Amino acid sequence: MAVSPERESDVFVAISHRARREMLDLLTETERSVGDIAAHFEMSRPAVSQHLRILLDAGLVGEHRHGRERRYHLVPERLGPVREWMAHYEQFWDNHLLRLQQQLAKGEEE
Amino acid sequence: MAVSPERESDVFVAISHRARREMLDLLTETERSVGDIAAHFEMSRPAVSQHLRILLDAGLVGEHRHGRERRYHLVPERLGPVREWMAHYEQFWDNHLLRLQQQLAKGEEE
DNA sequence: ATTATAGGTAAGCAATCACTTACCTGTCAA
DNA sequence: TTGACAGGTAAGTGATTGCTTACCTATAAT
Repeated sequence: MAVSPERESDVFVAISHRARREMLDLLTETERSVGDIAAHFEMSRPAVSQHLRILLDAGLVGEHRHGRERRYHLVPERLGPVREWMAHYEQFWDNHLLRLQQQLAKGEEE
Repeated sequence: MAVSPERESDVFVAISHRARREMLDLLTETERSVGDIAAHFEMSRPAVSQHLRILLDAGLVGEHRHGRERRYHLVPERLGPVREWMAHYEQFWDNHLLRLQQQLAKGEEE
């Protein structure tokens, strides 16, 4: 296996905090400096740094320095474990796309 | 709005613990008694009860009594907030189903 | 060189978590 | 009626969270 199950859990913990989800949401648009991100929250800048650290440890964001700034960017692939887990529950939605997928799969079998 | 944003967050917290995700997974098959659920875990039965309480408070499971048993069952709709949040990230997967959906949407527009 | 800016790290603290053991209530069985 | 069993609740505890203020380093601007 490529990724330890231990590590995957961290992703669920990382997204369990509203502020961290909002940080990820901000990064869907573009990469951002810490100051830019912090401006969207009430909490102190160190608190933002600490949240970013958790996202970084979970692999959900990456960082690169730009002068004296650090720009954070989204690493969406790391949401894979969440996506995979949620996929088990697709059966419970009346999802016309799922049915389409199943038909396609059947089509490929035959 | 039907559900307070406060409450939605609880769902993310509820699924942040591996054991609780596994409990939900068990309930995708069928409803189960606490003893049945507890048998799948190393932890004490009270610990299992406490996890079930968290899932119950989050609305992710429901309970009904059956003699001296309590059967827990999945309430998959409560995963909606997770599903909706994840939907923002669909754009980042090379998802042929998504493209299909977009084409369908386009088709409906015209 | 000096000063301002970006942002990480340390230490401290109250609140919450995850677990345990002990105990209690309600139901079924003899 | 007397156990046995299902399972929730209480209390206690160590670990972890989430935040703060204070401090430090590195880059940029004057």
